[in-house]
Amino acid sequence: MEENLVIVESPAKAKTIEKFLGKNYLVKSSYGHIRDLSKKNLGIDIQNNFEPQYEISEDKQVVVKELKKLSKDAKCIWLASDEDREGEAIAWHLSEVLELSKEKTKRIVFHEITKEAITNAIKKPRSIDLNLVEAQQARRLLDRIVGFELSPLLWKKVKPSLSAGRVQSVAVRVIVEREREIIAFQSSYSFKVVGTFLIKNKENETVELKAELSTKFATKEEARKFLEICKGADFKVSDIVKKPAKKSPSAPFTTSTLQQEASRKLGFSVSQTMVIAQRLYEEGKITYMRTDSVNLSDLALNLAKTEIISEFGEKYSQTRKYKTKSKGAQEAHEAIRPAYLDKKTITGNDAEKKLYDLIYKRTIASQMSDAELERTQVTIDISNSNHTFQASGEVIKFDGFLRVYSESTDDEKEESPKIIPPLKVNQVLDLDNIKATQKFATHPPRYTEASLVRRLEELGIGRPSTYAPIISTIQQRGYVLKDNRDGIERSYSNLVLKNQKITEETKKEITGQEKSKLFPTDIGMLVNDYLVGKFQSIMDFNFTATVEKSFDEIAEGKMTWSNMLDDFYKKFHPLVEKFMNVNEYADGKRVLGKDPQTGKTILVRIGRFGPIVQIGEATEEGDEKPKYASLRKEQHIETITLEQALELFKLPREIGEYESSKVVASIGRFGPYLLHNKKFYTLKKGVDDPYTIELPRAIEVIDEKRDADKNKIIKEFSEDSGLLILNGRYGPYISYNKLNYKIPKASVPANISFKECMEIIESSPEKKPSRGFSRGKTTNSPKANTYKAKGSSAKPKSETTQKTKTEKPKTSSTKKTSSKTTGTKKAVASKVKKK
DNA sequence: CAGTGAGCGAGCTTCCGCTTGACTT
Repeated sequence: MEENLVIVESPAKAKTIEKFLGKNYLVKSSYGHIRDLSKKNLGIDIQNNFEPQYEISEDKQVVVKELKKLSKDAKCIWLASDEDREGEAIAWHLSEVLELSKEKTKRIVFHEITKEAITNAIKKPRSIDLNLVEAQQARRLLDRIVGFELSPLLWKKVKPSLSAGRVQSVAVRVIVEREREIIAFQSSYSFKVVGTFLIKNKENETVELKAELSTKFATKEEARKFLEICKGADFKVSDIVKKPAKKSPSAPFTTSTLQQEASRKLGFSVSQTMVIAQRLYEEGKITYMRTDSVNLSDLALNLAKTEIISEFGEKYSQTRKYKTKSKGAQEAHEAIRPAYLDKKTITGNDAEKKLYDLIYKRTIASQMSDAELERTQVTIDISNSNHTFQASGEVIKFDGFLRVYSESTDDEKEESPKIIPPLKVNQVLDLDNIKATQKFATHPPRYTEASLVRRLEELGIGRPSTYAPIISTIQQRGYVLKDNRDGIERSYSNLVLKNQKITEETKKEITGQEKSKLFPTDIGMLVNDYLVGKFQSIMDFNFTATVEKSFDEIAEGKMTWSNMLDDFYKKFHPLVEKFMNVNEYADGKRVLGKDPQTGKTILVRIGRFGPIVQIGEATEEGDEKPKYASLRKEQHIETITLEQALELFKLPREIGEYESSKVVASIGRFGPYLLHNKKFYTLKKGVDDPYTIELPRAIEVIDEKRDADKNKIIKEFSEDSGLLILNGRYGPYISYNKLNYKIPKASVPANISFKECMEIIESSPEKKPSRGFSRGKTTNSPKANTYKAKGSSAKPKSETTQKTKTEKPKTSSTKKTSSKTTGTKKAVASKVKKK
């Protein structure tokens, strides 16, 4: 039995601290919060002064039980959770749940995991700060009230299973508003003029000097006029200005800056970065990865200094302390840095090495000297014009931190600074050519995951531990889609003056290309507009900042938590009640115009399965049912035109009969197809067009596919038509009722018997049936429970009450996973038995 | 892997912040 029990939040932290503290201390972890509001209902007794109903979470039962037992035996319990609102609350919940007496409980905090920091903390214990705990509670309850009152409103007025919340709804708003800016953006252009001059350098070689004209021209005519003037002109250097400049390194990484840089430099998604960083942390290679602090421990500062001096010399070292500037930072940890600064590289997979390298360089660079530069600005006069050319260049005099690391920017087309060849004032320059290029203004950029994180951090919304989950939530709800766009070709013109002759050329460029950008969906825009219109204060970008001020006052003892909540609730709840009872549904309906053929109204709206156009309304005169058509993937309620809508009704198109069944052409989720006798035949892009294809060609397509399918089947079974051995993209496989199974390497595909197939199916790992129907991508969900498809796909519960002997390779100890997934497995197994 | 736009209508969905596994291809 140990005398001292120390409880921290993370098991990896526990391991390190235990080493520092020695034998008399047992260090355990709570794995974050151990209690939360009841999930079944609101979890708050509003009438009873907002009394919270806390429950020990299902997955924390085991930990709590263990901690309870250990704390009974220990003489002293040290609660060492983080020194911030959440950490204080964790400590308090622990003391409540473990029924710790005041006498044997001590609260300690440290901001860095070093031996010194921890032994110092042990010397200065305090008691739990109840004000801070109440501030956390207010935060928790407010979030619950907002989330659990707004979401049901959306279920009723928009669509089931939607969600809203203080953080996620504002995140969606950021993206929706950017999209609207882009939609409203009017592309304009101007002509940028660049002169190329030929200059002899010291070695007497001819080098080019490019200089840009100080003005841009609005029209081609103006640009041409200018070039005409230049025809006989002289070009003379009128001014050379040299200025020293400095560049300083960026601060060490926080969660958000790490996510941004890993995205720009390594192309990692936000969640990828976090998964890799977690692994590095668990292996003791970096410090904690969820932090908003830029602070480095003295130990780290000293190590960095030693390392820099031995590697680059004294001149390169400059010890710096950084201050956090982001809103609402709580600074419970250090910045993200290598645990051991003398380790330049690590073992691990490629991604781990790359991320570590990034962290290592950023940390080291942050402790290095400024880079010293010399910027040169050259002005070139034109003999018969008042315009001037400007050339600027940059020379690095001393590289300083740039030797190790330079931060990337989101701006893709940044030109690297040029070196200016030696020039003298009044020197006359030899003109090679002048080029006037048509440049189009670009719309504001769409957000990437990482730039959204940066924006949220600026707004003080969300915390390091939630940035990645926020991004996956708004995608899972279907508010936002991470997507690529091909871009379209656009032509632009160039005027070139060379050898006293002006020529015009038309060139092509691809514009509007997007990769892994966040696009709002129709439902995202709809929900956003609904909430912005009705709950302005919560949807305000400053809402979080405002309530944070109140939480701070609660933490300082200047405000009572329940009063704060009461004030909020009194204003908020009646609004929810009002809109709940008003008979109005939000379907984003927009009238496009009249159908030229029937004169009926054409409108777009959100339907059960996504956005649709329809001709006629149920309420309109006439007895016919409205005609419907789904919008295509890249069309939106907000932007579709009447012409585009009419186009949609041309499909599905009946093109004739074959083998006494109808042949129909249309476009589905995966592009154009033919439907014949309940079978689908894909129409290849660029080969066949569903709008124009005729019967003879359609028959060809069908026959071709049949031929291919014949070769696909290796073996059929008379015992069960649902069972097939097929030849697929990756070689032969077994298909049984639409689920696929691997064939063991030893067997010959054509010789496998029915019995053997069934054995393979039964012994293979569980399958999730692929689901259909939703128009968006099937979510790439990190959480398993998002796979509960509604309505369609597998129906595990209803038909699988009978028990079957399904051997699982591992005896699963965790209840949760088995109950969740065995349903589908049993469904397969029970069907086997019936036969 | 793909069409639908209704239907009886029970019972379900949901928040933000702390943490780590448990799965699968």
